Amino acid sequence: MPISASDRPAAGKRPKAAELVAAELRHQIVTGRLKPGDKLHPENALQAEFAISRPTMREALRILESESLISISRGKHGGARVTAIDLSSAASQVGVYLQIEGTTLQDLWLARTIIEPPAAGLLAVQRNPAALAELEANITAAREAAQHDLIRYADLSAEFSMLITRHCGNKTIHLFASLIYDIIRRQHEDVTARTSTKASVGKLREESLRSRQMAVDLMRSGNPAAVESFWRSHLEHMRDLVLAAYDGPVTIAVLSHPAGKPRLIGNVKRRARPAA
Amino acid sequence: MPISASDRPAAGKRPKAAELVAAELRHQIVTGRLKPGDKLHPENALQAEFAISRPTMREALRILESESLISISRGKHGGARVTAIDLSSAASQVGVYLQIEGTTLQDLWLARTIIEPPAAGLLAVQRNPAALAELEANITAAREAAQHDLIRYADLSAEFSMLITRHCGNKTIHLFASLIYDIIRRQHEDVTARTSTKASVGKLREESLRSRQMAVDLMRSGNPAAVESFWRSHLEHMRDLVLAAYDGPVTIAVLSHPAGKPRLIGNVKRRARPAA
DNA sequence: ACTTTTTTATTATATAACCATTTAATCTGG
DNA sequence: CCAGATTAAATGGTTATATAATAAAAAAGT
Repeated sequence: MPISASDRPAAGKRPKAAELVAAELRHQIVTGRLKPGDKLHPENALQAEFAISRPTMREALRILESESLISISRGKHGGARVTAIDLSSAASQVGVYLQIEGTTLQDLWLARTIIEPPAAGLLAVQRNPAALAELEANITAAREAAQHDLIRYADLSAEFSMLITRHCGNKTIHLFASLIYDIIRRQHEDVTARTSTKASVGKLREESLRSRQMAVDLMRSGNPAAVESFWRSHLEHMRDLVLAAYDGPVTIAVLSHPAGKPRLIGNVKRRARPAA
Repeated sequence: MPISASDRPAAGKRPKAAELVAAELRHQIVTGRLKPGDKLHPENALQAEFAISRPTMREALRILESESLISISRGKHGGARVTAIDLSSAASQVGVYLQIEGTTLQDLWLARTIIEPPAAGLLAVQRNPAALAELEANITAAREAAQHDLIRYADLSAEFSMLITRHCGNKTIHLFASLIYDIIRRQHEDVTARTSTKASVGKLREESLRSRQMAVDLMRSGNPAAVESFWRSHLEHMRDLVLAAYDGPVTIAVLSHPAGKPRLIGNVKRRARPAA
């Protein structure tokens, strides 16, 4: 029972001023009253609006900034701006949770093989021409990139999976797939800096490209079950290849180095006061 | 392409002192150097350690608090403590993202019917006696609660699904299922305050209890495919019943009321400065 | 002896005033 | 007409000080 999510509201809880302000602004953002690109009032104006002091206001802004709902810039026309929606914050939170729980890379890949195939199946149900065209465009681009730009090839390969879940018609599934992929990607670029595992990867790329084309063909033919099971096999195959590069279970480590371990953050040189 | 998660590190970026401190402490927490229950040093000690000022230190603490990694209490032996792991923060971030994207309740339920059945299937693969016993204990408790405590019955019903994903052996899947359920629950208690939809819910409860028992029996018999498809039917049935209570698509609204809309947070009564 | 109340040290919360830094617009000189 | 210095507006950060809350310890009452 203790694992349960965000238990009851915890009833009597001292709401802190900064959190209240952050909640209010967050509400205005998520309900659309503040749209991406909008500039918030400058700090002193916000202070006045909420009748709080500057440090408190800055705590509130820092919270929203850490949620990547706003981004703050300095300078004459600086200030807090509502950022375009992105899931980096959600990915961080999920990553932290999974890391504390000791989740392994294997675990993530298994989840991926569970989630992605049904999404592929949904594409076969809809048979949205635009989506299928986009998938095929990705394949041809990847086929070309495989000849001369392997980084771009890798990016396009990742993009292919994201295209599947993005067009499957379910936002939640797409979000989850994105989260999984985001964490897997960070993990890989942390451990092996995108080094092609071995030789004979050329054959592997060809095989992978053929599988993608096959999947699109099956989608076009409108057989969800076939698409789903085919794509599951493909993912399981890829998973085994990737995981074979590691010895045993690998627990993920999303937050490897805060910033090169600078023990002291502030400059200890107290301001020298240059003595006018 | 613009949907992609947390793009490249954004290269040249001014790290703020508060964020650096928060990152450092967060790192110590997720890597286990600080365990749940541990007390952080008092504010002034932390200031000294990181060589920053009080407001900046407080900004950092506020960030970590908003991520529910620490909880701060006042009083003689108060201070910042590392909190037990919980996913409320991840749920909030995911909820905010989905709300901004205009996700509907239907979307969430569909995702649930995609994710949960494979988890049930995994239970049939493992046939872990302890897990199955826990599921049956939940059923008998729910059967009893159905007679005299409907709130407890509802909680146990929710718990049953969480037990499935918790014991399926995949932490990621369990997390996602928990997130979905957390948002669905918040949404329901926001719209209909857990009012039993109609009459004849007694029959519905019986039917639901039978389905759960049936699922456990299938798990015990060790037929993953059967469990998976049976549980999918059950969930789709439940989904249709629940969604029938709404007219059309319902976009979720996780952050309905920040705190009763108190426009001004601070007391405007500037301290009267009693004039020594 | 044990419970209840009061005190008190410790800690967080919040405000005010201040200086430093960054950035873009504007003014100036060639 | 353009390049560089100036300036204005904004955030980043510090110090100092005052207030509120709370848990533990001490004191009082039964």
